[in-house]
Amino acid sequence: MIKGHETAPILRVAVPVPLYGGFDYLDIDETGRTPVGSRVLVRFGRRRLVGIVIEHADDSDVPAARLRAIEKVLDDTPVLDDELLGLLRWAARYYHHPLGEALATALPVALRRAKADQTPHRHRGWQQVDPAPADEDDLLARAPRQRELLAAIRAVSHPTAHSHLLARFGNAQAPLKALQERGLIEPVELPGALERGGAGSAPTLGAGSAPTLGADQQQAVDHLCGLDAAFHPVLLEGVTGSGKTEVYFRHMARMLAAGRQVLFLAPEIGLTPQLIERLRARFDAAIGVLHSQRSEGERADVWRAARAGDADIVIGTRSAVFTPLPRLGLIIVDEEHDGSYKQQDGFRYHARDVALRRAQQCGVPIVLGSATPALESLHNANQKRFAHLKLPKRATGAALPPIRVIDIRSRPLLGGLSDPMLGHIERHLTAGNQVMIFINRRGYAPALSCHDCGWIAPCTRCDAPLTLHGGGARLQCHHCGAAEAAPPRCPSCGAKELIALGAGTERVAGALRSRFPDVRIARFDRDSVARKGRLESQLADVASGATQLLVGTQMLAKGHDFARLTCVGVLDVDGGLFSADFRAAEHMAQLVTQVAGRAGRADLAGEVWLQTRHPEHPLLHRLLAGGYNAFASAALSERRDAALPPFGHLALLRAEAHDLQSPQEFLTQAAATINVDADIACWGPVPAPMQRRAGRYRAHLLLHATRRARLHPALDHWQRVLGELPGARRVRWSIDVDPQDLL
DNA sequence: AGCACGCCGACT
DNA sequence: GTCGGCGTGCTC
Repeated sequence: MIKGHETAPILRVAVPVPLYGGFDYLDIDETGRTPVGSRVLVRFGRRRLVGIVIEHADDSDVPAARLRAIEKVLDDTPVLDDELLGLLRWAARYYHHPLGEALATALPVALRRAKADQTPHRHRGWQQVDPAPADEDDLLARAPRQRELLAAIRAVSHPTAHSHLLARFGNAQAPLKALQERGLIEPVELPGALERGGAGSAPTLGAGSAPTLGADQQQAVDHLCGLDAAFHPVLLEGVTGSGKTEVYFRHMARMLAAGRQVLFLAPEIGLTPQLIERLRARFDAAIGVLHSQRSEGERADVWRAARAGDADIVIGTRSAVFTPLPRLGLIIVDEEHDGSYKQQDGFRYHARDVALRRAQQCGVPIVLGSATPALESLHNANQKRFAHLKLPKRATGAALPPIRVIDIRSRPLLGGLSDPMLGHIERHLTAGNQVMIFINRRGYAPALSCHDCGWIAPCTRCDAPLTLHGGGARLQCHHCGAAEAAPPRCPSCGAKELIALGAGTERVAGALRSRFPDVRIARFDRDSVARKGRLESQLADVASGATQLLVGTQMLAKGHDFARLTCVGVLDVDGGLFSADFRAAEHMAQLVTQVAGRAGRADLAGEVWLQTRHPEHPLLHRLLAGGYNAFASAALSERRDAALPPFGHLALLRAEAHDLQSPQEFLTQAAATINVDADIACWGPVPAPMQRRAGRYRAHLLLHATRRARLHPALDHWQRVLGELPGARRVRWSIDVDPQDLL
């Protein structure tokens, strides 16, 4: 073939701006082409931005005179391989988000900056000194924390990462230094961000200390191990304590032995040190951990190690779904129903759904695990799109506790607690057992009100009351973060009697303290465990039995098993029954089922009590009578009747502005561009349930399609025209595909 | 989103 | 007379 004309070396580059489509640049590579997936530094208008090469082109629609050359290629090897770039292109299209921003979201923060430096960070670690000094016991007699740390360091034969110790023990700086000075441990430099699991014992993958399986577990493992290396989506529905993790581990061991990488996703709250510890203890493999407390340098190092194929297992939260894994063989999504898998701003992807797409694209099996699967996943299983494996029994043989209600209509509440609830608590405490009280509100009370005129302390920037904190001394907005001191008298009428309305964790804990003064009580919410290591030490006190009574928010619902916990109380289920959000009942049922899973053991029967003003509510009734499965089938038929997900398909167009009218005007214009028919409808525009938040007025337009195939063309159309609407400049707008909540 | 350009009000 | 408000246009 004869070259008819000179072909210009043109690169299509995605830059992190809210503009759809790529931008063309001239390549500066003399010898070949800068590979697709590379990071490049480009001039963009007057700015310099880090973009990603997404395509090679031979010519451009842009006049040659206006094309600029890229300034610099930032990496020797592309940061994104074809597989990951393909996944992100799909995700950007599916979620109707500009590709450049989607790519930037997927990259570790350190790689979003224009630094070519790729040398891995140095990682500090500790190892024990051999031989230990003879007077060790005397040295550490009065230093329990040092003993604890030393034991952890000695538990494994290889050095322990400093960051790992901090994540597990909180601020361990001082005791580590003391141990070093006493000649018991010494600092070492670790090669990378990966942790080596496997206690240094046999190199057999996954063989070490594997517990024997129950019949259901064995069946699930047999099914999973019988799958060939292809896309096989599996929903693993296992009640709390049924040993889901052991089933994952068996499947993982097989994949690791075959030389494949495993991606393990967990919600932030489920990615506990215990889980990571179990992984480390079990697998003699290189493990990359991506949790929120990791530094950006460490995250970038895990990313690079995964891309190089050095990491065998990558475990992380939502964004870990975008880790490059050239040998990917298996994806596990633990607690797949968890709402934290959906990103709630910017690039609003759902990590579970992206993971499904990724597994399909790579042709690998994927396991979605939960005790309370999302209705979407149950529907997929019912439709035979997913295999459905069940672990209906607890591994210990313990029965699931009965769940019963306390009708609190016309009953006085003491700090949110009814008399019967206090009676149950007392009964279990007296028996020497532990009790957990669950309330989905942090702070002292959700509002401060004037007893005389009814005034309620409002946030100045949001349409919401301020929450009382600090025993009633401070006011705080849970939506915008504003904080102030509680006023001494009513600003509206001057009356001195201001009263706290309702109860949060702080008030409940206080009421329990005065009722049970001799019982040790621990509070678990974002405020009380904010300090690093505090959560771990509080949990340790529960595990040792020192703490008998636990009060907390949903962070108590998952992951931790306490030997003597026999009674769980849920104080506010009604919020889930009457919310504007169509998923509220589903979340309530998941929460109740999850917390119920905390109670009782083989030898100690447990019970669960729910306070409600609506004991006859049909969905609550189904949940109590038939468990989560009965609830789910009732909820699914309600969804079918209302054509809501998974039977209908939704996208939300959000708009916000500093003034009241602009969002409404823009959304009205947007609605007018859709040709409504039997299969596709626009609902709204309507003001958001909380119209003003952080000083911005917000409104929504809901797009509803009976078939998925009709939703996306309509969104493609919106993507093209919305920016051109006259009202678009006056608002901040975004498209949310498969919105998690309509708030 | 940024960042510039451009045309109308209250200040040294 | 200038500093600065935010409307409008553009980014290969």
